[in-house]
Amino acid sequence: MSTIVIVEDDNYLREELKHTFAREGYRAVGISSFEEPEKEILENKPDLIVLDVNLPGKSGFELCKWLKARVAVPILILTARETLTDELYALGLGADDFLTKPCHPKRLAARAKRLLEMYKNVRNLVHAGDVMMDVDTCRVIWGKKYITLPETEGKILRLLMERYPALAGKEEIMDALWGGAAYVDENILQVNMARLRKNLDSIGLKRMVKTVRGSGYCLEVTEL
Amino acid sequence: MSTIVIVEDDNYLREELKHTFAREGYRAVGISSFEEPEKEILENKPDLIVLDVNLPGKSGFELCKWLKARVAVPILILTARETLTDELYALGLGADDFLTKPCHPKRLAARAKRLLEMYKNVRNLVHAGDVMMDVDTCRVIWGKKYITLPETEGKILRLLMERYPALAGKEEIMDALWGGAAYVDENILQVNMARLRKNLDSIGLKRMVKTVRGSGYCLEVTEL
DNA sequence: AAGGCCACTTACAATCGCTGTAAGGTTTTT
DNA sequence: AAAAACCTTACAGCGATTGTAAGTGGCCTT
Repeated sequence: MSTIVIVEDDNYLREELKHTFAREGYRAVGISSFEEPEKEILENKPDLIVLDVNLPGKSGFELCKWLKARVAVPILILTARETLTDELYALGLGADDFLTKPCHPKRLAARAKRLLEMYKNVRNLVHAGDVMMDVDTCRVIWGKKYITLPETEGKILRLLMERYPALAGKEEIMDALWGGAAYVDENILQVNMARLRKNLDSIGLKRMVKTVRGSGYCLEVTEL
Repeated sequence: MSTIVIVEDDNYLREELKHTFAREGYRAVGISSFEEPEKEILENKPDLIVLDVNLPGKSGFELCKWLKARVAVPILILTARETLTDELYALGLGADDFLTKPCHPKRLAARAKRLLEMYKNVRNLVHAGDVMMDVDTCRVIWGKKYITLPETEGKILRLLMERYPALAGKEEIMDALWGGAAYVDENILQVNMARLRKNLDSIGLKRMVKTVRGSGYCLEVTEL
């Protein structure tokens, strides 16, 4: 069952939206806190986010931009102001659809359904800056170049990307990949790091994996 | 450069649309024959299709359905009739957006751009009925199950899917895979067919590849 | 400046999946 | 029943992947 997260400060409208989506068979979750909505949104593992523009704290536009930079989830913007500039702005930020209130529930539901269907076929991507990786296939894409990594290296890079721009500890990686350092050679990480670096080099991503002496590794992506 | 194919019978509007998109840096192609537009549309390798509803021959709706069943290209429906039923119907058929004429060029361009961006991250899929295959990775998806095929089998299945529901000739497959039967063992096809069948079996797709004695193979998908 | 720690590099071998070949069996057609 | 078409199984070569091993180089502390 798909989860739809609704970010709307008007209580009445929020409940109505929840009902609309619940009736269509979705798990509809409303966001209640608007101080730091990002966290609550992501915790609910949304398959679709319905976003109001006028919010108490951060605007819907800002939220949209922030979310799109991190997760590959469709975002539907819902607003009371029907202006072309707003729509162009929203679409430019990466919003997937832009509807104006009042919106017929059936239209809303149909648009939402369409987005969910589309995103089912979207690659499961993680990214750090402009570098993306398809989690399922370990294909790293950077501009027009790409390379498919072996599974082990893919797992490592995924971890690094998920932590980006922070670092991933050695322990953490060892745990995630080999269940701790108990039964494998201790330099296994270094070897695989070298392999990963070599592969990234081959598509021009030199110096992307940085060593943090004594603790672990992190990514450093030069923005285009 | 992305190609946008415009299917619109009104000459004046078609040229205008072509201009709009050309100005944005796309290759804009107009369709002129409406007897069998499918062929002309596909020949142009569209990255996006803009579809009018009222056409001389087949309706835009029919075209949309037909196209969506074959290729993974975004379709934007453009119509003069602004009715909710039409919109719901179009979205239900798999249309990705639905705009009404007259439509501001900037809005149209922004929506088109969004769709193109979205579909960049969409897996390159071919399908036969409910069975899909990611062309890049040879991953076959059926409902919740999937399997990744080896390259050779993937190529064969792709060919079969592209021909579906028609058949693919033995010669044709031999040519596509091994450049004819000259330098390979003659039963190579049979062996790989067996392997393919076995792999498809493993996710429940039994009896999907049918032998057509004397000519080739074809797919037979039991619709869900 | 020297020793020790940490990280890197290179080489190697085991394993596994993919692929084409070969040989023999089964089904269908005439 | 014989021939043609198709299927099945086994096998071996090849390449990619992965962990191990051993040696090298750089950085930090004393």
